[in-house]
Amino acid sequence: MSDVKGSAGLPDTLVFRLGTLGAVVGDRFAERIERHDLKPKHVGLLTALGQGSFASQQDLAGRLGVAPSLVVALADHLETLGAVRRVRDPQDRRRQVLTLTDHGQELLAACTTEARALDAELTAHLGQSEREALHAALGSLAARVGLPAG
Amino acid sequence: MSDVKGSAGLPDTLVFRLGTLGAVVGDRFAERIERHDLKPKHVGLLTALGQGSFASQQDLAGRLGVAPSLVVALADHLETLGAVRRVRDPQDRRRQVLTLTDHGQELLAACTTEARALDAELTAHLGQSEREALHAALGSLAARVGLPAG
DNA sequence: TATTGTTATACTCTATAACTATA
DNA sequence: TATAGTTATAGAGTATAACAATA
Repeated sequence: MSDVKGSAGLPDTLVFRLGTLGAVVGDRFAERIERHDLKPKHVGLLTALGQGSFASQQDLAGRLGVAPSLVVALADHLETLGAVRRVRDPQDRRRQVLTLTDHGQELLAACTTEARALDAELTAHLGQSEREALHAALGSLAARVGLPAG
Repeated sequence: MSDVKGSAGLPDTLVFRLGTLGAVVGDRFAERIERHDLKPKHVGLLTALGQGSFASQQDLAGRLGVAPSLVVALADHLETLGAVRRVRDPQDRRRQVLTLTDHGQELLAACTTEARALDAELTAHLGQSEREALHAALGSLAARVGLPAG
């Protein structure tokens, strides 16, 4: 409408929409998990651990796409909360294997509940078929950019 | 599949997908506009100006959802590049009105081209109807969280 | 006195690089 | 010598608060 050039302007692109929505939705999610003393990156780490175990923290860093030193900081915090445990790999005592504790699983479940509630808020105005199409399309995009499958 | 609890795990939620996709896609976009010496926030400012003018930098800060001091920093950089001009409002000499220069319009157009190219890459595996459904759904979500319409 | 833009300051996040322990 | 984890350091990004000019 406001574009005189006859084709989609920047705000109509997927890139712009995903970027802005990601930021806004991420902030809202951050607010909701604040009471658990968690930030989105912590939840990302918990999620990865919930999907399977990793040989080392460096493995995990690769999966999360962050520097190994950041995994240390995240794991430190999660360990303080009692959400993860570090156990030395007896095969190679340089390695620390991270595992979710029961409390960690509870936290992960609580964050999942928050995310679902936010999902419901965001899509309350959409019909069931639209919701499903959106879900499928985003899953497909995520796979395309190499993000771990849900 | 990997979820034993019988309902969608965190990685399957919209919130998680939008957050991770937003980050990844944002990074890719950032790489592409780096050669113009721009970052996503600069493009957000240019985009806002491209959609209409704002009474003051504080207006702009509200629209972008950032602190006024950040608008100063962004505008400083854009002014150095010759993309925007600051002109004092003669009605109220405290106000600086930002306007896009011709070069600013060119930069905005170049960034739009980059975004469209990225869009095409991301959705190359989707059919036309899927692409349209995705576009519509994201636009609808954006409106729902109060983001400026495209 | 209130408001706009700016500057100064500080804090958060994250990466790079140096260091320690183990291999 | 090479690798995993950690610690130390530094840089980017952004917000808060003080300041100057104008109303």
